Amino acid sequence: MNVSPPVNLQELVRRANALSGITLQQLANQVNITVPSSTHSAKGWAGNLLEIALGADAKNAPEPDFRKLGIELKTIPIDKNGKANESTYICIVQLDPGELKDWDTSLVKAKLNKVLWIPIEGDKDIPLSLRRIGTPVLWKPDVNEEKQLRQDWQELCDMIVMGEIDKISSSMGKYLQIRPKAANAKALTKNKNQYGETKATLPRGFYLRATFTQSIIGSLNDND
DNA sequence: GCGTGATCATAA
DNA sequence: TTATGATCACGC
Repeated sequence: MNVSPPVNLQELVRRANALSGITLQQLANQVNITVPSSTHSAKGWAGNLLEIALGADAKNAPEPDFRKLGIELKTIPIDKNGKANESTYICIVQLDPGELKDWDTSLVKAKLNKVLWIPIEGDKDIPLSLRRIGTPVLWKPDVNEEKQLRQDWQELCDMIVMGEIDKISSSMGKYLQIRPKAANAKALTKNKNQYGETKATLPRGFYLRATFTQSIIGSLNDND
């Protein structure tokens, strides 16, 4: 089955709302895909499934999933209280000072300009096939959120430009953090500093902290 | 190896 | 229990 990209925002939201409440098995049936027995060796499976079902067209390009609409799709695992289980990967950390100059042209801002969050039950005691898709949340950073994101981004990028990437810790940044993003800890990529010197380092990615994404999607149930 | 989709596993 | 650091799968 091949789902065409939604023609506009309304269409996308309508499609996403139509999935609210159904299980991953039901959605997989709709697009003729087999549900893996667990996420252990299929970590991005649910995210890919939603991309296919909603007609995302950016594939693995470093752009928002719905190119024409400028909207990024993110699934987010939540526990039984509606709380975010995990941090959220945003994009690769570029390691050339030329690409780290300006927040307004950054990959992070492009990806987070507008995000359609789709919560999915993520408790490990629920079989993958029975996990339900939640109510989508269309989000755009407000003035204060963007200010903090920009500040985190600037602080981290400044360090990279200064050639201090190896001093960056995941504990840095209020909303944004930088963590490894690679096949394994031995993977290497090139990092250029402000003087044009190049050295090999572990590839990393930008992530949103779970505490921040939690504030975006809100809590379905504060009891328990 | 790069960049997408993320979650796993264990130290603290 | 939680967050950091590590890892899995895929297309190209």
